[in-house]
Amino acid sequence: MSEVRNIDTRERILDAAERLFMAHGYEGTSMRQITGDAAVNLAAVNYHFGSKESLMQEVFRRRLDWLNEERLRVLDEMERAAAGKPLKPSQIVDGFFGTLLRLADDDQRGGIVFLRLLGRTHTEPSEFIRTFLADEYAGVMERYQQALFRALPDVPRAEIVWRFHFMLGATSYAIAGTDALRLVADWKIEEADTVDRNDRLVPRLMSFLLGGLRAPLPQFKAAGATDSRAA
Amino acid sequence: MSEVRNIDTRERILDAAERLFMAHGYEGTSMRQITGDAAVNLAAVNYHFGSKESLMQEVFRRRLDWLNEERLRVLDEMERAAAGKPLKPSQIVDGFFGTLLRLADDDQRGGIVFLRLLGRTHTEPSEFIRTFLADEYAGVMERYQQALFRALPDVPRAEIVWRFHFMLGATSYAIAGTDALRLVADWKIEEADTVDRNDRLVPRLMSFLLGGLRAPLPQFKAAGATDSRAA
DNA sequence: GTATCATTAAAACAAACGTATGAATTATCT
DNA sequence: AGATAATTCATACGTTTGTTTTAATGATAC
Repeated sequence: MSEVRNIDTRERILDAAERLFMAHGYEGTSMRQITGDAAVNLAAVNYHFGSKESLMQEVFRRRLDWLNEERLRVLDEMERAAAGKPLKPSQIVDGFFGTLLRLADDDQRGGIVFLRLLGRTHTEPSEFIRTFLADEYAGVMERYQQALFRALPDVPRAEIVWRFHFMLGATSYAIAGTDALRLVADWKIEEADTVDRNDRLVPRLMSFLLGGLRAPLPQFKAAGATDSRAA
Repeated sequence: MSEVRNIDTRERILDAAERLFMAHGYEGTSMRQITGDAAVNLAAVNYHFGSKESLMQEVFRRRLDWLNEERLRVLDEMERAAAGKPLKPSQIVDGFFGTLLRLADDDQRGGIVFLRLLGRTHTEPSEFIRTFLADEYAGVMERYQQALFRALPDVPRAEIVWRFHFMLGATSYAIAGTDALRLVADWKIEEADTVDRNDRLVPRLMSFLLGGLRAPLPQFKAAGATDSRAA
C-alpha cells in the first residue's frame, strides 16, 4: 500500500474516458466529464497525456496492443501446429474474431465496455482516429489476410479482402450492440434472454461469419452496365 | 424561375447538413459550418427547423420515408406474386438490402452521401438519434422479419433475428466505407479498382449476406459453462 | 400603395469547450 | 532534514458552441 502513486490517476482517467467515449463518442465527451467521472483535477489529462486526442489514442493503445499481439501469437501457434499446411478458415476466423470476442468476459482487458467502444469507433468519422486505428491494425491484418489467401486458394484475393471487410462490419455492429434498430419485438419470449445473450452471441456470430466467408462467389453483370434493375 | 423561394434555403441546409454529418458526424459538425456551406444565414437553421437535433432528424426523414415505403412496396409486390407461398431468402434480402444499396446511384435520393451517413449513424452514440432511427425502422423491420420467418421455417426465430442484425452490420460497415482499417494492401493491382468498385460491391455483399443467413446453425456449449477455451 | 405576413440579416447571448498558468502540495533522493 | 522533482490544484484564457433577439428585407393581399 505504499507502492501505488499517481499511476492511479492515469488509470482512473483512462477508465473513465473508455466508459464515456463508449457511451457518448469522442466529440460528445468533454474533458470535464472525464475528469469529473474519474474524480481527478481537470488539468490532469493534459498533464498526463498532453491532449484529448492523445488520451483517446492511449485509451485504444492500452487494449489493442495486447489484443493484436495475442492474435499474432494465436496465429503463429496454429501455423506451427499445421506444419506448413494451410489452416482451416474456421481456425483463422476464430483466431481473429474469437480472440476479440472473448475479451467480453475479460474485465481486466476492457471487457464489454472496450468491446463496444471499439465496435463503434470503426465507423467514427474523425480522421485522426481512423488513421490511428489503421496503423494499429496494419500488421495483424496483413498476416491474417495472407492466412486466408492460403486457406482459400480458389477464391480471388479481392473477394477475400472484401469478405474480411464484411466480417469486420458484422462483428463491429454486433458488439457495438446499440440496439439502434431495436430488432427485438417479441422474440424474447422464445428464450431466456438475459442469461445467455453473450454466451450465445459468439457461436451465432461465428456461424454467420463462416457462412458468409464461404458463400458461393457472386456473378457479376456485364461490365459497364449502368442499370441493375431487371433480373 | 419565379416559383423558387425560400424552399431553396431549406433544401440547401439539408444538403449541406447531410454532407457534413456524413464527413464529421453529428457532434463534430457545427451550425456555422452547415450554414456557411449552404451559404445561408446562421439563424436560418433555427428558423426553419427549430434546433440542431430537429435538423438532424429531418435530414434522415427526408430520405428514409421514401426508402422504407419503397421497401414495403417491394415486399408487397413480391408477396402478391408469390400468391401465398413463402418467399425465397434471396428475394427478401434483396428487397431490404438491395433497395438500400441501389440508392447509391440515385443522387436525387441522397446517393452515396446519404448511404454513408446512414451506415455511420447506425453506431452513433447519441441517444436521440438511435431512438429516432428505431421508430423510423419499426414498421418495415417487423414485416421483413415475418417474411424471413416464413421463408426459413426450420431456423429458430431468435437465430433469424440475430442474423438480420449481422447482415445490417456488414452492410452498414460496407457502405460507411471509412476504410478505417485500410484492408487494402496490394490487391488493387489485381483488378481495375476505380471503375467497378461500387458496381461489384453490391453482388459481393449480397453473396456474403446470403451465405451468412443460410449458414449451418451454431452448436452451443453446455448451458452455464463459463470457460470457452478448450475445443 | 399600404398593410400583413414570411423570411433573411447582423449581432449578441450565456454556456461549454480544450488548454495553459503558476502556486500549493506531495513524493523522492541524498 | 533539506533540496529537488513530480504531481495536484484552483483559476483563468481565448474560442467556439447552439440559440435568441431585434431590425431589415422580401413577397402577398387588399
